Amino acid sequence: MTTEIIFGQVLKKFRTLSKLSQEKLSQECGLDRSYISLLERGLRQPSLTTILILAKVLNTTASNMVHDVEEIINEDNQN
Amino acid sequence: MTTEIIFGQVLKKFRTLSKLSQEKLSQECGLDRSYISLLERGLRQPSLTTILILAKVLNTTASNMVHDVEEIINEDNQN
DNA sequence: TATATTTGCGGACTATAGTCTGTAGAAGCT
DNA sequence: AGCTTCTACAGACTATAGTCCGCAAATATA
Repeated sequence: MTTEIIFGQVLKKFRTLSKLSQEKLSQECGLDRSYISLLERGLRQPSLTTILILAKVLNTTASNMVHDVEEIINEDNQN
Repeated sequence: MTTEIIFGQVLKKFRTLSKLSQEKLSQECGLDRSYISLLERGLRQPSLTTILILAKVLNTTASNMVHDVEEIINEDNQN
């Protein structure tokens, strides 16, 4: 499990929780829709500012999203 | 205050707290020394995996570092 | 079943993350 | 003062973040 894949999972979780489509999300955060798709599929990893922007639109914090990522990494390291 | 500048401050804080030189830090996390310098001076922003790598060497978590960044952003938005 | 919405995915592109190498100057130590 | 360690900074480079089109297929909704 790469961090790209894990972040993709976390992003998708928060987005569906916010009941936003990839397109709506991309519009509200000023990022490209195809890039949101790449992120969710684990084909790109975000920069810090991208995480901050996404978190704001998704009604959470960047540190919270990163914390979720780290939890999955730690779970993964058990096995 | 850009997020680059703010992250630079946070990185330098954790590095000096760990009593590591930029060179030692760069060696231990497999990043280039000149890049650490760029980060601390706010001339680059890190990707997610770079934050995770730095955090591990600096005996903290990525979410903790990002949390510090967000605190400074919020303080800054008061003014 | 039709159709509207959503997402995957392609290629080609620009901006920037991150490397590599070297030099000059700052700061600490004797 | 001299020596050592550390950091700023420059230039040139490679890898990848992020954009901008478009189209086909999946999924939801009427």
